[in-house]
Amino acid sequence: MTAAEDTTTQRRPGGRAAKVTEAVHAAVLAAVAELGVDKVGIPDISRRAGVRDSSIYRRWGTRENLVLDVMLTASERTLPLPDTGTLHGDLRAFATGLIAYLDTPLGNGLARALAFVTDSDEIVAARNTFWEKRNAHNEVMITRAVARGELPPGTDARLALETLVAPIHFRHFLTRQPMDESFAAELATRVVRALRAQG
Amino acid sequence: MTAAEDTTTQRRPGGRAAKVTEAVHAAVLAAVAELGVDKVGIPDISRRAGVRDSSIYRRWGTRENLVLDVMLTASERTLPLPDTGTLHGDLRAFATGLIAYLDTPLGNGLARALAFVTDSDEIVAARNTFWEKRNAHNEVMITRAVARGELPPGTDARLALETLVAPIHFRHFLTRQPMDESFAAELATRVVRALRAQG
Amino acid sequence: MTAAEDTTTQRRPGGRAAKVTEAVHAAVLAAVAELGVDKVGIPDISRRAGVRDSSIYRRWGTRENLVLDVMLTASERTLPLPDTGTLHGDLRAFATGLIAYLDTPLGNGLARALAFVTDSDEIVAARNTFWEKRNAHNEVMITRAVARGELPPGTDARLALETLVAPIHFRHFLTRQPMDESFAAELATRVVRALRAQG
Amino acid sequence: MTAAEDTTTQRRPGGRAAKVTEAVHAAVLAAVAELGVDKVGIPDISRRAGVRDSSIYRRWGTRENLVLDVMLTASERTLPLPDTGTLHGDLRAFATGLIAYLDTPLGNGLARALAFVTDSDEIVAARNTFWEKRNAHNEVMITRAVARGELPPGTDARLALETLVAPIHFRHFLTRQPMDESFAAELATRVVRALRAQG
DNA sequence: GGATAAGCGAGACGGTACGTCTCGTCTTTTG
DNA sequence: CAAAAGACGAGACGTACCGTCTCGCTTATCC
Repeated sequence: MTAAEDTTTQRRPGGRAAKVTEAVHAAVLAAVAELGVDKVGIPDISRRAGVRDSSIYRRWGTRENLVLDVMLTASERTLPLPDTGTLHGDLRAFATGLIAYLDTPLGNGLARALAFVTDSDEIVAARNTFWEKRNAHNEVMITRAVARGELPPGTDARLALETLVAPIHFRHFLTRQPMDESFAAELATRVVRALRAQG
Repeated sequence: MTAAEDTTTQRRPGGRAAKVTEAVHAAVLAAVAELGVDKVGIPDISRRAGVRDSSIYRRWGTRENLVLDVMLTASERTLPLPDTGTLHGDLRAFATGLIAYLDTPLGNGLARALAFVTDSDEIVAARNTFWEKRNAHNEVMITRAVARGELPPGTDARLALETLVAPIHFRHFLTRQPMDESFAAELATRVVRALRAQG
Repeated sequence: MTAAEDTTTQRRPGGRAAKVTEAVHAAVLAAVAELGVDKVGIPDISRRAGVRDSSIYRRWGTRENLVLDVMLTASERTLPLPDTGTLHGDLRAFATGLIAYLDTPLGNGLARALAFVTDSDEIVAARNTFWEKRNAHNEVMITRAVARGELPPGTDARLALETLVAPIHFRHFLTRQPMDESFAAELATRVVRALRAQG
Repeated sequence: MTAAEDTTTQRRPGGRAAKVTEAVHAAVLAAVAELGVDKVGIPDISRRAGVRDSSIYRRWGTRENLVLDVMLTASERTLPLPDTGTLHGDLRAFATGLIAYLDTPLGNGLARALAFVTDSDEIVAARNTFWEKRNAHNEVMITRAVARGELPPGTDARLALETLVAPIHFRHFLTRQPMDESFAAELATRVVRALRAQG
């Protein structure tokens, strides 16, 4: 896990190294936004960052490593969790946010990066960690609903989230149908109904 | 729309031209199966097909056009529809079939191809046609359930199919969790329950 | 011997290929002349030739192969043989010519190339051919002297030539002492005396 | 200032500095022996010596400087001078020794280093000193022969040595013909005859 | 049935990305 | 404070791929 670890390793902030890291990260985001994840090449990045490609290769080895690193780092900043007071309101707001996010170069880039990386031990681990965090973060919506008595205790949060989120990604990746606010509402309704019917 | 027209155009079946077309199509499927859509290059295909790259370029122009063509052709072959006598049985069998299909190099390859291609007018049209056909084909499961009285008339078939299929693709693309028979059953249950609760 | 053979192969003279070959050959000679064999890189050559490096790599593979090819070709052009009427005059003129040649960027470059290349089967063969030709060409000076009765029949021509030429190369490579006309004369005298004393 | 200069210049044998110097010298010799002068890189050396490349650069600046330094230092140990009692015997033994030496990685390396360094003031000076010493050392063979009456007084020793040595280097660098004992004998004979004929 | 057009095999070439390697410099940390 | 540690800028090297082009030959069609 050399490359990933390297980038995780503290590189004494403020030094030259940190500067390069920053510049490259920003450049990747910009390039991904402009060209799309799969069209971005190291030259595009090195040009934008004002950093030699050799330095990028030294640090990240391959384009995949670089892109994934940037995407994962960028996705540390998860979507803000809505807190509207009702489960349906939360889910609907969350779905709306996700739809908007996937329309973003960053969101779209991250999703595609996740979907298209070649698997390796490091990547599998990174992906698992990523989803672990994300789920833990989003489960709060369900937890709160349980606390409010909207859902029975023992509701499977992950399952619920998956039911909400999967159709959005399905359309994003495969049918590419445009999604709007009403679709988000519709999804929220579906999920809430399914969870209630379960009890 | 040159390329699409070209391939649609009849090239006197049995001639040398047809032979090339066939060989290339087969080679693309094989290559996609083995390497993944985004890793397949013209050399991989020309080698397998025993056809010169120049011939491929002459005919399809770019790799994307070629992939599109193969997609179109492949979209003819849909998954066999189960007919178990109950909605739950059908959905469960269908889900199981889809999971198995996506585990196949070919199925995986085609799904990723669908998600991977850069949009263009032809591609959008092709994708829409693809889903149109596929949905029309699969809706039968729902229609039959309605006919059997398992579901109320007016049930939205596409929505139901999406609810079934989306989580499978979600896991396939994004989380890459392995899916088994019990997951298929679980999904079928979810969908049936949701559809019933709706009425 | 792929590369070398390729270049020997007739490439439809006048075609694009021939043009590239020519341009590259000329560029190599120019670059070697200016920078020295061991300092010349493919970029230097491709720039000068107006030919993409990829084309050079496709054709010759490595820098060494390219140098070898140029050497072979260049070995066709030998130094003009003097014909002054006397052995001493011939040798002296020849030595003067060689000294001048080695002072030339091209001459210097080729000599260093000869000394610089890493041995391989092809290179050994090429070098042997080179010296074979060159000796056969230069021996005429001795042969003529024998015919004139200046030297006894059976004189070892190669040995004589070596005695003349070796000190020039020795100074050129190792001591780098400047050589002038009088040194050439001195050498000629030494060789003639040695050959006479032998009889 | 004297003291400070001492530390910079004189590297007190036994100190850490001396240890680095030694390790690097040894590493260079080993690397040259294994890879050849022109293929040796700083990394090869630093790896072998267990010394950081930056330390090498700090001390020697460029690879050429380093290699030349090592080669010249190593060549302090000149070839042992034979003393057989006759001029022919001495020259023959000397030639044999030189041939063997050039077959050595060190000998070959030194010769090539001398032939391929880029000229600079220091290098020119170093080379001149080198040959000065070497000639002064080897001239003894001629001096002794004069003393013995084998050669007339006033014989040009350098010229004689050059005549002996040049063909060996010529073959070493340019024709790369293998040389054996009989060639050495042959050379000695040629030189003795030429020197005698001169009188 | 012979002329002719259409396409194929063969093979470069210009462009360009990739990833490895080396050189020599520069900065950061440590003894 | 000087040496060690460790990037970094610069750039060569060689491989692979994309898409274009040219040439000669073989088919399949058309007069």
